[in-house]
Amino acid sequence: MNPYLNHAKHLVAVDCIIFGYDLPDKELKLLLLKRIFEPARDKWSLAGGFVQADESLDDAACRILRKLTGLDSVYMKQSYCYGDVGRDPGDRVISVAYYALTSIRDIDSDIVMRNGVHWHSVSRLPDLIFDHNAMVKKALSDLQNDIKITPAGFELLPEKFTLVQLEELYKAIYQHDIDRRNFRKKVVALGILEKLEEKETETSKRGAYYYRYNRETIEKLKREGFYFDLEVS
Amino acid sequence: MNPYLNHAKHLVAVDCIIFGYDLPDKELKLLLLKRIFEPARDKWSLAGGFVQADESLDDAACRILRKLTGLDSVYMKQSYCYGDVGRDPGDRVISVAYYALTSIRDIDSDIVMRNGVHWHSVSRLPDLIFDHNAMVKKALSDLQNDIKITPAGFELLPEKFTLVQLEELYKAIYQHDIDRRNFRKKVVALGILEKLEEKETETSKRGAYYYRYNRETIEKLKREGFYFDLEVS
DNA sequence: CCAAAAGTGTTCGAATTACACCCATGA
DNA sequence: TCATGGGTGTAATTCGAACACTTTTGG
Repeated sequence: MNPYLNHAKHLVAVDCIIFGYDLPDKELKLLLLKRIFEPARDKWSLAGGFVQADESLDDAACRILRKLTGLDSVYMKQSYCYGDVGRDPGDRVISVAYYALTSIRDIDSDIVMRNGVHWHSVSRLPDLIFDHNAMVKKALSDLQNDIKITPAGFELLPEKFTLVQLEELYKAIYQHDIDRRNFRKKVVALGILEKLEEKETETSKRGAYYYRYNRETIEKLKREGFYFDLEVS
Repeated sequence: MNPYLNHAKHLVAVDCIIFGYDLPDKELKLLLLKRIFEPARDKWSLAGGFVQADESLDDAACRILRKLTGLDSVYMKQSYCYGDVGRDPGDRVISVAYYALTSIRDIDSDIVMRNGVHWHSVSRLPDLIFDHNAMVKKALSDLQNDIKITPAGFELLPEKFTLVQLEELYKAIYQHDIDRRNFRKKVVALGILEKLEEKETETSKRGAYYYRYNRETIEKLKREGFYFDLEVS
């Protein structure tokens, strides 16, 4: 007898918590879309989709993200698997949550329009369907922890950024103020930032130096067991 | 049209990484069982089972643990969801890994016998089926992180334990030595331990005081936003 | 010259580390 | 009395937190 027979099979979905950082607004945002079918039609929802037969969970997450944003190769990470029986009133669905980090301006605005999606500030989220609010809460907490020990936060910024922008990003993610001087000391001490000649002069007369971070250096350090530490108060 | 139709359904399993602490041996152990069906018959495997139609993931994990150990209400935590297409050669199975913490002597040895299970030292594990070695590795890493910020480690000890035993436990989990004096200072400073009159006199002539920890105190502190910190070097 | 944002150092206290000797007891 | 394991304290250092003024420049 085949031990794989006679067991229930389940719909398995992937839901993506897509974080984007709005540089001008200095706000961490979330890409949401209006659900176009019942149950809960017209309520806000995370981007989700069902896992296909020949597709890994990671692949499914990438596919869903690509379909909605046009983006490939963004930072993605599995957050948690949600499997309560009644969590989706439409049917029993087990859902694996992934979170993605992207800079908002990376997203093709045509695609954004066409899918009826919208960026919402994480600090003023609407009610989402099912357990999606809990998913966001957990993913944000994961993100807050991840950026302490990996350079994931940088994924939310464009290639070139100023230290002020980096600081504002961390404030937006932690949702509290941080000390500018201590933050700069710590982030510079990491040794992964490269100061450019160029300045950003839109937001101030004086201008702020652009920095970029070197992915190769980071990869090298990670291979050497480098422990990134950017805990902030 | 029903949006839930026409999607692939999947076998979903739960695999339990059951950690136990062997007090006399001072070793962190893992409950493994010999697989009794193909594929990979007779290879060592984690305790697993399929999620039923009317059962949450957490419930499935509890059921599997109970069946194998007779234990209810042990510390369990979801670790990660594994969903690569070819991970189980028998069929496409998506597997949610949970880890459990228990003191070895809590387990009904009849049940252990009957199920042909065996405790293995985590530092000398055999080859496991499929991706189970990776699951263990990830779960151990999760555990190492968890015991820094929650009192989960205590779940691996009996009700009464000595500070020496607690220290040996942490050594076994981190798989490196720690400084006895610094560890004791830190763990006592947490204020969650109660020193008993009684001494443990089996292993030394002098005897070591038993301690126990007060679950109620911990619950209260957790509600107050208490941050347990037992990072050790 | 002034408003607005960028940039910079120091001091203090707390926490972590490193480290070695005395104690109690049963055999 | 001695071998065995239990128990303790201190000094040095590092790390994190708090805190305010100077610089630049365009308008």
